[in-house]
Amino acid sequence: MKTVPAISGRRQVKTTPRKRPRQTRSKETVETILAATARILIKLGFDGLTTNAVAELAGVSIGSLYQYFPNKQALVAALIERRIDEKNANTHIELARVAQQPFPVAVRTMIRMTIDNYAESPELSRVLIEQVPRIGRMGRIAELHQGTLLLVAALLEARKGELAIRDPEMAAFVLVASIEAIAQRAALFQPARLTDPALIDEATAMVTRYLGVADG
Amino acid sequence: MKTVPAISGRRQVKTTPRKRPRQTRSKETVETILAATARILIKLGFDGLTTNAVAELAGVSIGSLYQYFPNKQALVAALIERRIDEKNANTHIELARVAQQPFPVAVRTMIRMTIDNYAESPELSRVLIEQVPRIGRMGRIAELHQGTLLLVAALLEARKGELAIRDPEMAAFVLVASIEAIAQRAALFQPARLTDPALIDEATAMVTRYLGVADG
Amino acid sequence: MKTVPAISGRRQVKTTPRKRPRQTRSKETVETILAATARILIKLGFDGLTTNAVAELAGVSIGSLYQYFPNKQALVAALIERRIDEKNANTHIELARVAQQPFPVAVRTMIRMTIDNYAESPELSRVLIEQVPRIGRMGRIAELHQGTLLLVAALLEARKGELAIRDPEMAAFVLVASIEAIAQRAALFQPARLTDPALIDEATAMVTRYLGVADG
Amino acid sequence: MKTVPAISGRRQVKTTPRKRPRQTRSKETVETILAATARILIKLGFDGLTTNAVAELAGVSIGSLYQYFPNKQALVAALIERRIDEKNANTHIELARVAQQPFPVAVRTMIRMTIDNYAESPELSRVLIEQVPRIGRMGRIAELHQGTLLLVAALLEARKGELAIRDPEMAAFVLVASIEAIAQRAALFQPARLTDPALIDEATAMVTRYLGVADG
DNA sequence: AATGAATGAGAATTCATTCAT
DNA sequence: GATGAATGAATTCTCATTCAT
Repeated sequence: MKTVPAISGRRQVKTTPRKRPRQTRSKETVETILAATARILIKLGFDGLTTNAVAELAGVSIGSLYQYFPNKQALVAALIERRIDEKNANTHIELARVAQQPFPVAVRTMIRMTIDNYAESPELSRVLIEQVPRIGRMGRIAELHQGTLLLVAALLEARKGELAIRDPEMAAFVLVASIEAIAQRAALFQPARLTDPALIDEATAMVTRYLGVADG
Repeated sequence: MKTVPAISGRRQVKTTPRKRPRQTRSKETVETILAATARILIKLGFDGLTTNAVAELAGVSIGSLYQYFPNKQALVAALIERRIDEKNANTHIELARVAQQPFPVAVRTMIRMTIDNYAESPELSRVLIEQVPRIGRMGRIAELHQGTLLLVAALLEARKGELAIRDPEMAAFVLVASIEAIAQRAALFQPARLTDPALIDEATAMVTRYLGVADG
Repeated sequence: MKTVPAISGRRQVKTTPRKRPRQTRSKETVETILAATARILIKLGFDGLTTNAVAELAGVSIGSLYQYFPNKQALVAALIERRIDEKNANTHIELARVAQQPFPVAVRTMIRMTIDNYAESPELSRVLIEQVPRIGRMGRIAELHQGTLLLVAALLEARKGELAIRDPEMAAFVLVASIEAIAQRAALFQPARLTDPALIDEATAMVTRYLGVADG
Repeated sequence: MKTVPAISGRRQVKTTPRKRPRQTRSKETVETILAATARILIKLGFDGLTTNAVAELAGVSIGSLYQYFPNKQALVAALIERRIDEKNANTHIELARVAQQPFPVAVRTMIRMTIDNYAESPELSRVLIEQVPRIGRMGRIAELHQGTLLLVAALLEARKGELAIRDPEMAAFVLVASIEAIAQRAALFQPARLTDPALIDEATAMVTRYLGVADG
């Protein structure tokens, strides 16, 4: 078997937006560009995403696109950032809202929210998830994950007395991973399940039994 | 706000290997090429993966590479196929092996196996997973998923009497998704957890309590 | 060996300023723009010189820049014209001043002046010299050269009796080229020499011996 | 007067050739590409020099061009390097050859050689000289200059007894600069002079009188 | 079978310049 | 007059793939 010499590291690209659009006109331009990016990403994937195609679909000159986005990856990065921020905000708000509710209700609410996050635009979700590593946004995802983890762990810790678990942090990891995955896999493989209430029931059952707070 | 017109569909590419290598030398060449592909994929991602780079790293002429692989995607496809087949085989073997064991033991075994699948070469796992949709192998993954699902559902169905669940198929979905995700997220975000027995304990606890077969 | 077919000629561009700035404010704007042009030219060369960069560095909108300069080359042309006019004026004035002086003194004075021309801002000198052909100002330089040549030739002709030369015009060519080059090469390769009086001594020695008017 | 903030440094570009052409075919390709580069450079200048134009004129695909030259500047750099090496070699050989000859003869020979260097292809000479700073080859020119300087200084030092000069190094500087400039300016402004023996006579007169070794 | 020179479609990106506000 | 958003022609350069040797 022939051997294989060493190779150098992975290039990453600056993806910070070029200038904040000030006037209404430019804000519209940016929105249109991102909308076109999303549409092409869904239909053709990252390989089919060309800046020229985006500009054309957006009805904007290629120059205008580059006025606001320094390169192709910045387009996708912007979409990802938005999505991350949205999910993050949703999670924080919802967690705060259910903090005092009875566990079965709280769990069901969080699961429903997670599923809804994917149900809204599963296509875009999927595509953006795929692009995350390539755009160098794994770090942001990890942060998001870690943030959620801490919140959930704190919540479990606070009401540990009611629960059957020993290590809230480990439990939080297991729970967050499971719930996210159930929503994600449904979106990926069986979109029909996303609207089936039985899925929520079943996931809730798993979590509540695990925590020792099941209804029945 | 400007509107956005329609666009056409996604191209896919034939990725079946060109010829089966019969001689030892050819097999070696193919192996070297795939090894180089894996290394570049890990270090540089799909964007850094160029057929010329693969050929050079493999110490093979570009012409030879094309003798065995009709195009770039075929390289990645080959790696993915291998990985899928491996995982598939592992899962089937292990499931058969634990079919008669007490549930707590069976569950723990399957979880350990899943985690081990990722622990072995998490880098390559991750990269290949990322490439799946692009290479048009989502179908294969879905098949794999579906196959596992059926097996697990059948197993749950067969021993339904011992279990606290109603719908074995839905339960299988929830379980498979959760266990896979726990392993995958650990590999992605907290590799240290992959070797922490407590993770297996906790995941096992969740599953057994859910199924109503917990030890304690 | 493959052969090589014919190609068409070089484009040139109008570089006459758009309007004479009359008000003080406009004059200031023009000055600021030219100062920015010079700075960028020095730091980044002509390739780094973009009209947008000039405008930004000058703190002026790109639109305003185009109010005063019809295109990019006009910016550089303006700097070159200024520099040429300055050098031209200096040379004429100084030549008139030394016309009646003893040759050794006159020669030394002209050499010093030439060197001083470069010592003042060698960086800008160099960059502008480089740009001359591109901006289509070789003609102006040739004129300048020719003008100086004629003046010097006339001066040599007028006092031919004191001199060891036959052909004043040819001598003028040789002298002007040499003196300019000594200053220019010092600026380019050995800036320290620009302030070394020994350089002036040596150059003066060469010229006066050549002319047969050396002191010693 | 508005003030002007700081800006960052000058980018330079790697210009080392990509791969040595091994086969005869590729050597021919490289030669054809460089010939085309020279022709376009002469006719259109660096701004008119596009890689596509070069490839087309050379009758070679753009891809082939990039196989051997990593970028546009590398094309020019290659031409410059060749020219520098040529001049350098000529100078060394000729200086060695005249080292023992009587000064008037030696001086005349060196001046003729210098002029011939430019007379051969004055157009290309001029264009390449212009491109030197942009291509980042000033360093190489300075080296060349310095090398010649040392050789000439050594020669003057060795035969100092015959000469009217005190500081051989300073004299060398003055001489090298003057002779180069006479040839260069003739090429630039008065190409007709390049073939006029009187120019060589006059330059020789200047140098020999300066050194105190004039014939008459 | 192997080689590697050659190909060229196609993509990203820049920047001089215009013009609506 | 000034502003700066928008334009788009023009260029550089890559890389999958072919094919003569």
